Amino acid sequence: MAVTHKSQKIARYPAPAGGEGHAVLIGLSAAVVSVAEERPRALIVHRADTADALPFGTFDPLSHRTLESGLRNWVEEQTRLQLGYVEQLYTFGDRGRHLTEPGEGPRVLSVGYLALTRPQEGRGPDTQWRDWYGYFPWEDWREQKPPIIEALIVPRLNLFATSAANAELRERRRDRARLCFGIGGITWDEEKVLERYELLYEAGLVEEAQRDRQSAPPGGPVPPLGADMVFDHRRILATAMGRLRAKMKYRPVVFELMPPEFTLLELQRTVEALSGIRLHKQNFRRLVEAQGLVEGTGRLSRKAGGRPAEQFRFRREVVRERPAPGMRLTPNRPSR
Amino acid sequence: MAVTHKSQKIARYPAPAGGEGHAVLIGLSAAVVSVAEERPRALIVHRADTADALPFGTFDPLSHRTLESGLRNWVEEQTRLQLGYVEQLYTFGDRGRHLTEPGEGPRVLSVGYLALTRPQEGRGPDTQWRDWYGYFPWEDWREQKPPIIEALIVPRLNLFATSAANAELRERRRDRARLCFGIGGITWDEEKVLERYELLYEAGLVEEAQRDRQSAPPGGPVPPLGADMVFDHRRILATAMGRLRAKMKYRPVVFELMPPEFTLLELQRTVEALSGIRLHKQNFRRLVEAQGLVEGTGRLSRKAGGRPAEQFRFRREVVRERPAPGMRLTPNRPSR
DNA sequence: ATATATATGCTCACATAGAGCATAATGAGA
DNA sequence: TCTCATTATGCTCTATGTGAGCATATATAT
Repeated sequence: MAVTHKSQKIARYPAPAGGEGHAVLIGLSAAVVSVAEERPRALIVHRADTADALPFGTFDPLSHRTLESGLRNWVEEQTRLQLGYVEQLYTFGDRGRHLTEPGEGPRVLSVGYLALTRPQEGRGPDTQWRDWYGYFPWEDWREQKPPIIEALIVPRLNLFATSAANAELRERRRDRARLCFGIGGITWDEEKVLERYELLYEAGLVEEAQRDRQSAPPGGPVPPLGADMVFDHRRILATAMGRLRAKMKYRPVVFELMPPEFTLLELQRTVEALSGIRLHKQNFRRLVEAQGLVEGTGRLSRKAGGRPAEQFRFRREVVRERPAPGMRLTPNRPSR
Repeated sequence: MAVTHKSQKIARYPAPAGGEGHAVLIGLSAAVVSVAEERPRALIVHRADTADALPFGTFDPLSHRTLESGLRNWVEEQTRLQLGYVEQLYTFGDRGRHLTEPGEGPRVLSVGYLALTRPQEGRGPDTQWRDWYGYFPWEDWREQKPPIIEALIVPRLNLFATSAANAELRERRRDRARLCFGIGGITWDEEKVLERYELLYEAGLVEEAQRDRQSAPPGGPVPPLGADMVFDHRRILATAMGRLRAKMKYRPVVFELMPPEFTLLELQRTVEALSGIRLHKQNFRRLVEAQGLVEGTGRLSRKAGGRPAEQFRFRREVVRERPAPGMRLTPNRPSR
């Protein structure tokens, strides 16, 4: 039976002004994340003489049916790792923003992805798991407020604000610094990973900025502020961290990183590792159990000293019962 | 002063296997949204004989410095409209997913954007504001549950589930239908706009699916389920709606759509129009005021009959005070 | 036995959310 | 002028959720 179309004439994509499209390469990069030993790790491809890289490749319009399948191909080839959960993050395309050398090679767009996997799975040559806080040392507030913030970041951001051309811009920069780094009464928002990285980039405080602009920030060169990465990979990793930290709160994505059975403390440590903040133990378990995210297995774990903990498993059914199951994070701020 | 780089050797983007990249066009499309007379509207470009389109164009690597500036150029040229708030949504690239005819023309990636603007601003030729519920009639729950859901969508989704090849797939399809359309005790989640559209697409119930697959859905051809659009534009609009409905709750984006002064009821009507659900009036104002999102101007409005309402304005400072100001929506379900 | 861990149960104060009643201030007719 | 209908706004009451911390239980290591 024939189907009638309201529009018989199918619209065509117009070619851009300058003819049939100057060459554009599409980069596909993945922040592949895992948590082991209470550290969130990203899968890093390291080759001699270059900075660290995320697994990446270019989109091939002939062999890749979708962007995501292209990405999976590249990552699996480079890392010998089967990806489970994969989510598109953002497409970056700014000229001169650590993609290629100015005036060299074709224009590159970069599509960033987040992938989650359980620890200990196989790895390819040149790949290794690296603690993501090595790239973002200001993001880990579990033990204490990272000293680098007061010691280096805040004064440099002040210089950056002061160096602004006019009063309005100066104010805006101050505001951004306050909001991003929780200065002056503002509470730390662990989700703003990308905003913080972008601010540091604009202030010229991360190495990539100097690579792109060839000029030193106000106040002169800085000691390295976290390890840098090739291209825009640190930007993509920042996007991934922010997205994951936010998403954990309303979707049960953490369980992609957990083994089939785990104790509630192990779960909590994983969440803490990712979010970079400490949580209140009793309230955490109350929350997780009340939301129906987990169910006890009856079995006990005695990996840690002390009273053995019950083991739990993820209740896949939640997804079918409640529209947005996740875990709200409740930071632990003791009165003293 | 020279800056030392850890990596002197800059990594290069590898060309894809098949040589220096087969032609890929980058489409840039924007869902430009506005609210007038309690209806959310998208800016539509309509040309004779084709279905409706969003303003769009292709990315030009030579003249466009960023993806967003390319988008702004195209939209402003086509609609004579200055865009304010613009946000990238998603990059689609599935082969055969209403981008080009199979086997024809270059491969197209499509980057979708959301833009917000106040009503009544100038328009170009062939463009007009259209109620977005014309494309998604099942999304407007303000007056009542849209009858089309029970009358058409639910039975057809049942057929779609039944026609599955095996029991597991059947169950998954049923679950998706239940979650998406709030069947059987599950409450309607107004944010799942894209999920619903994708389900209808997979079930073959929206026109685009037939365009792409050239086959009728289980149960035979369907009467039109909302107006269709060219390419993947309805998919982009669905993404925009979902994103906006979600974002309203934690960022003060609604104010991009409001005039400088407004009454609280006008604000509420705008939020309701976008979210497609009715809110509890007293609680809405309590929330908005408690969050410090608005401040009274002292002036009164008597546009509506009844007691005159105070006019309010958006307090831009909130953004600087609280990390994530927004509006939680409190649906109104009276007991009787 | 004692110290030290961790697990788990429970409480209490306080904030927020959902519902609805009551009152205030208008303009439009009767 | 009085009575409605209509919108605005104030306030209450209850249920639920959240932040913090005390208390107890059950391990292992001396």
